[in-house]
Amino acid sequence: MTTREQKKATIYDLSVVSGASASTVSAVLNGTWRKRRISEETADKILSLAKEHDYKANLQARALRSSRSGLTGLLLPVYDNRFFSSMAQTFEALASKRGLVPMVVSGRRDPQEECRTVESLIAYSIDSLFIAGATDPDGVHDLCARAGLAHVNIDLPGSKASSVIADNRQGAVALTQAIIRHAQEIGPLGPDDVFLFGGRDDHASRERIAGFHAAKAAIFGENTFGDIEITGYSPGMTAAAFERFFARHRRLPRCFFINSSINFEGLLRFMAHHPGEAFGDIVVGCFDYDPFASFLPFPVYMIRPDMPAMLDKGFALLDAPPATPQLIMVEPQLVPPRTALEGPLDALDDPSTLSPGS
Amino acid sequence: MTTREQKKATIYDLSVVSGASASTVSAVLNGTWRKRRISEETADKILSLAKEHDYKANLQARALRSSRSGLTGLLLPVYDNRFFSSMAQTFEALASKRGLVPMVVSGRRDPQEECRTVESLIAYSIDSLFIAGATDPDGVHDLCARAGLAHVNIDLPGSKASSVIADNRQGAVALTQAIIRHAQEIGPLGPDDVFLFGGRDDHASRERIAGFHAAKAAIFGENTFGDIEITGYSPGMTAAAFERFFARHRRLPRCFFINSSINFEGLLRFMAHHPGEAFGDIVVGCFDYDPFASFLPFPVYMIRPDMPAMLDKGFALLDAPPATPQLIMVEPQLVPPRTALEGPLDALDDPSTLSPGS
DNA sequence: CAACATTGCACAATCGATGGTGCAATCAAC
DNA sequence: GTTGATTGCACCATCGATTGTGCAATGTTG
Repeated sequence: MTTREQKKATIYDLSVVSGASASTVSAVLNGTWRKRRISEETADKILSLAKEHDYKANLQARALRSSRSGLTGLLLPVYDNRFFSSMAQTFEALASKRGLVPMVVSGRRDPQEECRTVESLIAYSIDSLFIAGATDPDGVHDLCARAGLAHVNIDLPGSKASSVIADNRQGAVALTQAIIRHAQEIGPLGPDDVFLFGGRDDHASRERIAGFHAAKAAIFGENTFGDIEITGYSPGMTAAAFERFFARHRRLPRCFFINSSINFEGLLRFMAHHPGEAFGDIVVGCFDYDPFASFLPFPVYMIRPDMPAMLDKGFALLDAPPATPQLIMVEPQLVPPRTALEGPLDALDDPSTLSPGS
Repeated sequence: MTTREQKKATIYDLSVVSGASASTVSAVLNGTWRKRRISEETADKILSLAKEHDYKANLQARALRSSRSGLTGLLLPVYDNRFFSSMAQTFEALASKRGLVPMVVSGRRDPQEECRTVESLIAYSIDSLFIAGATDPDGVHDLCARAGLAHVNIDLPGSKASSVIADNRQGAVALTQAIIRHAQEIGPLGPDDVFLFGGRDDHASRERIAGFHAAKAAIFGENTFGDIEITGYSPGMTAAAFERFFARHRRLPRCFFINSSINFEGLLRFMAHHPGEAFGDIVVGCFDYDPFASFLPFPVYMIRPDMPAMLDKGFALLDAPPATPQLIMVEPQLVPPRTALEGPLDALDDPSTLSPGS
């Protein structure tokens, strides 16, 4: 293994060995050589020399000169969650299909962090940005606008840029209906048995809450109040909310809607602190998808957004920017209990499967 | 909102408005101005002008000139999994604490994809690379070595570069002991009741299998064979393995070890296809951590690696590269059933919690 | 006040690519 | 054989920063 840790070859190196000028080498290597009327012979020679010297373009230099970096960013609140990690996975696949290199970053649900993070992406001259679940989409928008950076909101809409979101209200209606019907089959159910936990003061939560209330009203024939508990996207705060409920009623609600899998983790923590209790009679809806949650010892209905469709529409918006900001809704999917859906990982064959183990 | 979409300010713009030269502006803005004997007065003026004009350095240009990009990469096999997404989350936090911008990418367990992906990182002149769960760590190492790129392996060791890994063998022993003891409390158990599913022909799997066999031998006093089923890291293949087992024995093993949460998803799929069956008497160990898995209707023991410790040691190795490749082991944690651990998200306060809902 | 040291900054090359422009050599046409 | 078109490429400025070097102005010393 001759570890020739030579400094990386540049077009100037190739220009020397090929006898052509640097601009000719550049044109050949970036594919514009026909337009520049470089002879096929010269091109072939340079290409083979490039292969021989393991030439790789310095993309920083290219980006600096051409002001197109080939980078596309995705701003997430957090990675550590099935919803966003699946978004990252799908984003990466779609980006590389388009010849772009993805930069995924997280803003940790902190408006200042979000802006700092986006600024660093801008400093690296990314070409486009997907904004997912930002606490302050319009603040991020302003940064992008100032930098002339194309961007779309994903999953959480902003008022100033185009957005692709799941149809939260319709999904919430479907989810609420599903859990109420399931609970009604177990036994009689009143509106006071149906609650919602989680969420914050953002568009998605508001829509879901509206859908939740609409579905309840349609089934029970009356509007209900005091049946939601806002906890933010925090497992700890959600667990505390369940503790409070439990302290007051000595049980959990028969039937409840949880705003996201992060909040769902709060339910799990609550349960971990009540090892003796049985929670076999509850019916839960979760506006999010985690395959493990589907197999818990009580029925869990979930909503899974159609991530490939959402991101595809996002890329389409960037390709052909509409004159005015568009709001595109994508139908999410209702996942009944005990269902293990396929995910982005299933696109990957694992070839090692064929090799013998130890 | 005066959307002044002016082209971004450069040191030349500031040089004009300040009356100083571009090199002076540069020195002031990158902090080397004392060394260059720029007067404090000049520095102050330039700094305030920079703020006024919202100057942000073009990091591509800086990287090109100084050949230090400020980027650090993390190569994952996949995002869509608690183990790796938690790694990404922690990595980002540690990187930004060090003033670096993280670039997280996935190689999808395909050696060619891995190399392509790493090549694109190299083309953007990243300063360092963390290689996690690469199918071919040494192939990636060669790419890095040729580019003179500092790198460490995380979680899966390579022979040619330093590695920080979980102590797989010790963890597997602890996990195997835990599930066998639990199953023994339910009823008498023989070595033929204890199986292992998942994994592939990599270092981690081999170590885990060795630990599994060692623990079994220690408890049952004999070596056992034919008790492992290699499935690769694929939910589908793992589900198929359970189907085969079930077809032969009309039940699942009383007690089994699953190599990762991805394989665990295979178990869930299997269960989804057997809705009538009860699997209440099984005891499962999973060499991975997913909070949801902990609350399934059968006991699940899990192993969680100490991600912050592992990544910290990784950064330390990059800061002070040892003369010869080191292998550093970090003890993982055994997580009993029905335990909801805190994760990286708990470091985030969710301030919106205080705001009223809709 | 001459000689020298120090202060404060400007100049210009450079990183590795891109792309507009210009020019010699070849070719075709009359 | 002159003119004009075409081919094939080289030259050079440029993107926005960093950094080694040089030099005038000021300060210090005797």
